[in-house]
Amino acid sequence: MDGDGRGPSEVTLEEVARRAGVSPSTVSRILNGTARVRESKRKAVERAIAELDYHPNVMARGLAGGRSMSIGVVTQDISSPFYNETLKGIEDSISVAGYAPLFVSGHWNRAKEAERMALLVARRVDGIIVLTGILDDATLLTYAQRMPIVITGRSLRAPNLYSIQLGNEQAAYEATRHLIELGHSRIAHIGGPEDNVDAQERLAGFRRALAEANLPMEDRLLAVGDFHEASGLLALNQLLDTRLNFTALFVANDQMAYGARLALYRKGIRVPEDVSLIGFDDLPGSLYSTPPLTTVRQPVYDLGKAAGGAMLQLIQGRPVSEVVIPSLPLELIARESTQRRRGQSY
Amino acid sequence: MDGDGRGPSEVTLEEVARRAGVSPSTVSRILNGTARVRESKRKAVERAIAELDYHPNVMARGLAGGRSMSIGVVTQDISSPFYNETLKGIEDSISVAGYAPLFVSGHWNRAKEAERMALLVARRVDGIIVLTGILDDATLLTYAQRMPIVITGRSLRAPNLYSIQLGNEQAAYEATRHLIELGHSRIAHIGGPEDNVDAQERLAGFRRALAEANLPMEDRLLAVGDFHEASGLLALNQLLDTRLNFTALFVANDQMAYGARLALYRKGIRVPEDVSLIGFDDLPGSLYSTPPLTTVRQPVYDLGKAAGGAMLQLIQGRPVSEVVIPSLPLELIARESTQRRRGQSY
DNA sequence: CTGTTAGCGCATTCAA
DNA sequence: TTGAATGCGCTAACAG
Repeated sequence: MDGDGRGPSEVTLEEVARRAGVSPSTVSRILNGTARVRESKRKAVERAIAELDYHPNVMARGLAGGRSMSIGVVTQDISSPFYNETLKGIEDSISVAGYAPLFVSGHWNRAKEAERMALLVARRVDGIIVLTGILDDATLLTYAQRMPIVITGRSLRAPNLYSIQLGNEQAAYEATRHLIELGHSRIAHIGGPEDNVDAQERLAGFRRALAEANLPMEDRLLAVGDFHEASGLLALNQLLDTRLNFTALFVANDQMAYGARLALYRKGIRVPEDVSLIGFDDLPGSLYSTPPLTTVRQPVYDLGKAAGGAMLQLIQGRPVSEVVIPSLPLELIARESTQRRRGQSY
Repeated sequence: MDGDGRGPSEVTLEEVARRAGVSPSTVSRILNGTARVRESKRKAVERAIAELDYHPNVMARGLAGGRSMSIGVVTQDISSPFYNETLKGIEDSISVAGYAPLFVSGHWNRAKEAERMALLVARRVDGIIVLTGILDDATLLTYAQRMPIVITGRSLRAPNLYSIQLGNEQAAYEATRHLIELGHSRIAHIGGPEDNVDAQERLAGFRRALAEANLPMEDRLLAVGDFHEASGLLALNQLLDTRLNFTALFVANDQMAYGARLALYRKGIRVPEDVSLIGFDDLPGSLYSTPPLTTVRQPVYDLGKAAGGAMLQLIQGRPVSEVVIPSLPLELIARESTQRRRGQSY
């Protein structure tokens, strides 16, 4: 009743050995470059591999060698446009070394995130990359005792762990400066969740720029969202309700900026003529929003590459200090949603 | 020099057995529900598992049982916003059965796609879900001889294969009808790659609606893109160059519609006052574009769920005919980028 | 119902 | 250099 012929059973290393007239261990050595082998045998084995179309069984290899050749990647939301390029960067960097990524998402839920981490451990991944997780530092440190960990958006230090920081605060500062230099003095901000590190840093950068320019920081011009579009729309309406006439708006991420932009459109407020709008992330869609959104570019692909590269180093047992990550600069991308303030200068 | 203490070595099934005072096989049986076990022993084992915080080694299990408990998912572009929800749907549906997805992307390249499929085979995935792949039918059929295959956007029939179709043609027809009913008679179309099945079907639906309404089909009003934003922008400029004054535009996917919308904005052509714009997919961002984009909603999440569910059935050896997939209707979402045609009625 | 015995396919000793 | 032997952790017959 069940499965009929599951097709030709897989070719095994042993068959390759037999065909090449050598022992299984020799084949294994050639496969892994574990030892020098006579050229003639290597050739014979390589031919046998090609003829049989042999592919090593990753699970058997993992069982025997204690490594699964896969590395776990924890995101909050696998379907967030923000993480996509990063995932691609990770995939690109680790796949050249024969590793495959195992993506799981925590859905912004601490318990779920812990559960997904456990799943990765059960699968014996050789390391875990955590993209701005919400697990506490202590838990992460515990994990780092068992396997290499690479984490973004946090600055932890431990033997088996590497953290990659992005200059959120500085970039937010520059974004705000951009607005100030355009002559805006009443600037509103839509921030991310208050317990989110990225959001906190961006808010801090915003505050610093304002303070430095001696501009008042009005709490009522501060709204909070959850990094999704809908919350940006809501937040903007809230801001409008204050009837404090701001002429510029700095939003903590592009998705919320889209929501805010729609709210503005609905009210007939023009961008950038009436209010200048600046986001954060530079999602692929931001170049194509109307008008194209001024924003801060996060080097998301490079971030993924860097994380994958660091993981590979860690797996090889290199100490953290040797792990060299090229600096990942955030960059202000001035497009058409911001412009010089018009009208009376205050 | 290399790895220092990799932490406490993993607890094994054998340790659990010892602790619970039973044999390993009994533990295995309890874990897999393979046979009835005396209640007292079950309890003892469950306690031991909890106390030891035991997690089965997936690789060992896979090696022994011949199943890896993971299923491969092939997409063209893991970073495409279109696939995201689908991936989530797949993850949700298969994870409840203990399976984990292995995502790989073919990057719209036949050779690469074949290579990724090979990687999945090497990892001994228990089945492969192909989201609108570009591999030819014959190759897929060959794969289906070795393992269950679920594929979208194609209608193949084979014992170990299930294909899920979405009504692209019909939906495109309805989208075009929508435009016609609004009084538009000169409608342009930006299609996807000519060798892409989805693109072909959408074009066919477009043509059918036009023919049915006795509207002329002008080839110069047909442009082609690659499903990405930039190509939409280019295509629209091409269309404009014809100086054929169309009043409505049907684009084969939302991403290209974004590009077209920007091109329109650049030329000062208003949406929807001057031209009505309709896309296809209903990406998350389409609700927040300005104006919100009229489009065809693809049930992407449900598609993923259905694909995952079908895969589970196939793995259990159920014949295809028993695989019941709820129908997945495409749906026209009328928003604000389309409106009744103004001016002289032609 | 439950314990014992064999492998699953490969990496890795240990000898030769 | 290379082959033979052993075991990774677990499932699946096979006997009780």
